[in-house]
Amino acid sequence: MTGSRNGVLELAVLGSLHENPLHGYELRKRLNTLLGMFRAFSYGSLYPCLKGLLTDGLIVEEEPPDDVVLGRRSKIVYKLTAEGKERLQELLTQAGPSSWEDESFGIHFAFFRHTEAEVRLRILEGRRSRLEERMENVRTALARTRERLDSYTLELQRHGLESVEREVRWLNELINTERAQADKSQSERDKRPDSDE
Amino acid sequence: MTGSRNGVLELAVLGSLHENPLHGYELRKRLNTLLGMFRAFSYGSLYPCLKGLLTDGLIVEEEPPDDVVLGRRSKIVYKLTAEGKERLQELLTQAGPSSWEDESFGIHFAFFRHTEAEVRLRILEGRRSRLEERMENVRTALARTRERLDSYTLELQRHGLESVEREVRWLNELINTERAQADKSQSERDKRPDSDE
DNA sequence: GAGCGATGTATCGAGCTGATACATCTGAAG
DNA sequence: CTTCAGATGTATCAGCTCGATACATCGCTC
Repeated sequence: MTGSRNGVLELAVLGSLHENPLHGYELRKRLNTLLGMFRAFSYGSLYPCLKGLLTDGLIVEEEPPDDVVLGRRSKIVYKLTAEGKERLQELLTQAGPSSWEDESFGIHFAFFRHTEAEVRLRILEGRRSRLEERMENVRTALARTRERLDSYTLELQRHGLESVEREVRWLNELINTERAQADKSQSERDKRPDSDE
Repeated sequence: MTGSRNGVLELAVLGSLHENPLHGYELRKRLNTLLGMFRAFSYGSLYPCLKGLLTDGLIVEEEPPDDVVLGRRSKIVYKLTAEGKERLQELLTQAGPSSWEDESFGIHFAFFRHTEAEVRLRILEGRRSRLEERMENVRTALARTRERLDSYTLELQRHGLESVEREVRWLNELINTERAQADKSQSERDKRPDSDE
């Protein structure tokens, strides 16, 4: 482990490259599409990250097919190595503050398809507590504030709180769905312990 | 103008100090309460900003009342100078990208009480176009994506888009309210051009 | 055959975050 | 009365990220 990279970015890159090899420009567009309204990565962080992953042997430059060998070297396509896949699995297994903070939750969620059900649940619940904790802080800070706030400030607070409450409800739905699925597949296993399909 | 400070932070600090003098710690808490769920400033940006404002003469350290003179020097209370107030007015008059981006919109909104009606409208409309533009980008990027996305990614997109749509509706309401008030006070002025009460 | 916008790699200065250090004040527990 | 914990308070730093910028190539049109 040479470089101590940004975690979030590392997951984003490894996760994207796992689906199929990409070059920098493409990678950036894809990530920013994937994350939609949540986040945008810049080259200033992407390229250093790729460089670090290269030196750590988690990714390699892909050889172009033989017939294009003629000195052309414009795109640099990266793909995962075995170590890279291992590292990705490791990252996908972690559920901790670094997976439910604002900047990172979106990435982790976007790769839920590759994440174990139990880890998914812990991340969703962690995110929910994080938001609830934040609301609690705001509410008590607000209550301690002596001076009345003007109507614009109040409206801003109200809107902010409402947005977060909505996200919590969204998380609740997701958590319920996850639990239902877990129960279902559990009882499937109970009913017919060794048949599949 | 010695330092080219961060604009947003500058507005935040000058605006807060305009309401009443504060010291660093208090200033930070107040700002983070004010902005609720939107933003949090750190000391690493606050103190350098205060330093810059000091050297530019926009704020000064307030003298403690005489009876506490005895060498005690723990708190450093800052207050606006005349130049600082002028600069604040200037910042409050500007409506531009720097007032409707994610990081800055909240601050500008929080000080709308001190902002002219016309500027308020332009900022709200600018914010709205910004969000609509972003949604447009995401939608076309999504349409261009060949490969179908898995259900988690889709759900993330859906949630993100919905959140932004909600914010646009919120902005619409605010804009309507502002317009109605502007019309009302306009017709007041028309009806009785020189009476006040 | 030249002009142009999209594609593509890469770097840099400015500025922010999160951590950390350190001092003081207050109140509660022993 | 002392001591200890936690809030208050000022301040800095390494590491990282953003936004701008530079520069080259590709494919397209006029």
